[in-house]
Amino acid sequence: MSSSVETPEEDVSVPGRITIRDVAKAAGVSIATASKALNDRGRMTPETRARIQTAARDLGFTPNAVARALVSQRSFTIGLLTNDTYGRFTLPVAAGLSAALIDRGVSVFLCAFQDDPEAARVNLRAMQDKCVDGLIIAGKRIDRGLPIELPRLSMPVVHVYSLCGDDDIGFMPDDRAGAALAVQHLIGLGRRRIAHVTGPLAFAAVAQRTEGWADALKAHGLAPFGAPLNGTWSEGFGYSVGQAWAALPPSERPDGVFCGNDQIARGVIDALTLAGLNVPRDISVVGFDNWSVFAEATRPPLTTIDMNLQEMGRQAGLVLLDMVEGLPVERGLRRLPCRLVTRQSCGVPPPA
Amino acid sequence: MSSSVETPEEDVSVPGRITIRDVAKAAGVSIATASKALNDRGRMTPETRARIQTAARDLGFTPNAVARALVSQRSFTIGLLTNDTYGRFTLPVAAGLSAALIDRGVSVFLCAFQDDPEAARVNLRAMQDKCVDGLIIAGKRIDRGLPIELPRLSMPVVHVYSLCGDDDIGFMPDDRAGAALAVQHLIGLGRRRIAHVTGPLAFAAVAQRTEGWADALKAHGLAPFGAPLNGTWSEGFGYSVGQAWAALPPSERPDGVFCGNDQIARGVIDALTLAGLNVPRDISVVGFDNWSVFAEATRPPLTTIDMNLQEMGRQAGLVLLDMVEGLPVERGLRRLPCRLVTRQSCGVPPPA
DNA sequence: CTCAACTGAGAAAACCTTTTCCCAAAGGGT
DNA sequence: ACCCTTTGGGAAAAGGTTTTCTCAGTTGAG
Repeated sequence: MSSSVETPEEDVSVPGRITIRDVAKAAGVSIATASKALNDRGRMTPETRARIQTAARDLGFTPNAVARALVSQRSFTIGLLTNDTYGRFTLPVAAGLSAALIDRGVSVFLCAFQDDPEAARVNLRAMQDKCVDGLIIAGKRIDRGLPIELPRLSMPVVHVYSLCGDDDIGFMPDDRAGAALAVQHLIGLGRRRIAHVTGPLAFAAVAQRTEGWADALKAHGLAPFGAPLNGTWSEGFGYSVGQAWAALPPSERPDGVFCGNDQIARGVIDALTLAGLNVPRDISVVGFDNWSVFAEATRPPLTTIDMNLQEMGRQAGLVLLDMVEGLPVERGLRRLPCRLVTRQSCGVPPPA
Repeated sequence: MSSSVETPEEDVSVPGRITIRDVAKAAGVSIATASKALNDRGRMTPETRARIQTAARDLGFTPNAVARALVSQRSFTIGLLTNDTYGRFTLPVAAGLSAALIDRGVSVFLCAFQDDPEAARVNLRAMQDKCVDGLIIAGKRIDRGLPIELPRLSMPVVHVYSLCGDDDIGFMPDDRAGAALAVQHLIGLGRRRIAHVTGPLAFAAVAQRTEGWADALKAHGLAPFGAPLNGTWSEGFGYSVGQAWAALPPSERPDGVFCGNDQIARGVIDALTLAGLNVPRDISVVGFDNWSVFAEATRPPLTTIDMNLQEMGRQAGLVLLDMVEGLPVERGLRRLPCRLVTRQSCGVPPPA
């Protein structure tokens, strides 16, 4: 035993972190055996294993994730890269993701950046340097990618609510079916003159939701009430549409509206209400997003479509994990179903 | 040269990551020298240093952050632990934090959990295992801590928008001064009968904002217009207050209102507007939070107080970094000034 | 010319864990 | 009794970087 290195008998002085060395010494075994015992690997008598595990527990040993990452080439960390600084889409996704992965010992690195490509590059680089095992790319619209090139990115990637090529793996809400759900609800309540007020044509989501609106009407033999009205995704736009309707004679107004998002829906309702009309008596309104801070605060509270973003995050996390572990994963886009959340902006829900 | 280990002359086969070994070999120096050259440490001829740096650039070398963390005992990662899953407070803070730290090579681990202490424990443990250099504890109210014990936490901690003991280091907005700013603005516009509608008494922020309201009135020799009205932090509460006011004769109504948050302000404005009153002509309204999705969508757009949460995140990050680097840091709470954002809910701003 | 001081650069330990051998002892069959 | 197999456990390398020594060579002064 050389005196320079091997005199750790009495090193009570340094209260630093407890390592597997300490566990091994306490249990009277070698480091290798300790490692195997703690990871349920290798062969040894049950007694030895138990002794080591007890020692680890008594000492409060937790393996150093950094050292483990260095040797295993896995950091048990995944990155979530997004340009949705507002968090409207990303936060629910992140919540589902974290919840799904934390049990498996995987943490999530969230990087939100403004749409500056340079910031994107820096953050992506940081993640690569830190050896994240995989990447979730999350956006705020389904027809745009992030301003980064992932050319020869050596790690698996899953796209969520963001553009996704045919060879990629991605998750999106089934906007079309979700929209149809909303319109079916209106029809089920007896509405027949169903309009559609939504966002800019440039958004793919707009086209898909409009298709869903048309689908549901057609399935029930109804004609669209006018052409879809496209504007901005804002309360202001909904408000102006509501004002215009309020100025018309009742026979020229819709009796049901499917709005492309909750903000537009709220604008419509506010304008109608201010003009003396009653929602839902005169017109039923359905939104899209189920952004609770809007949907619940609207008077009356908004019936709307929920995209199940949290579930989307959960599934994306599980698929990414499979990829990290080398399991085969089918490429392509997965569309997750949406869900109708009934509040009071449409009237009484139909009897079950 | 033993043949088993040292035959990396022709290892073009494995396209794996470029390490400092490769750089050293390319530059014809030892690993140690390469490391020193790349970190601007040690002594060597400028030519050697330049040669190594050029080689590193040509090869596209980036140091492996995991290996570096293992040896330096610093991960260049800080954790942001929060129970604000909605992100109203945490996202701006995180944005400021990230922006401030990314230049210094430090990334941010965001962990948001519901108020379940078990989840908190698991996430905290994960951060410890991953050797984050420091922790930001962010909450959603200033008078509550997170449901975790940080007893002998071996890393530095900074609290942001969350309870902070005398020996801790924390950041909060100066609610009192911010509230006074709002009321001064109303007074400057000629308002004299200034009411206050705000959240539940149980929140410390409510008391502080109420004090600011009283401060500013007193400084101008004005009496409070009635007692502060306490309710929930919701549009619904503001709406009911607005309805009540609208039913009163003008002489018994306030001519200016300072609201405890933007949602209450919006509720007040909506109710007044629906009752046929005009904001700001009949009553000026100021909010608090500058939650843009509310403030901008209100009709008229809301003049409100911004807590500068992003700046708070920035400063918290810089202080935490100082602590990580062992610099002396003054303990205690720092209150950051708020800022008035003028929109159209108060009328014309006073001439400068 | 000698010695000290300095200079540039490399060898090796250290960070902590996992994993691949390898070895000694014990057990079993003939 | 001998050999082979199994068993339990350990030694050592590997992962990529930083850092501390150490050392050979060079320079300058006396």
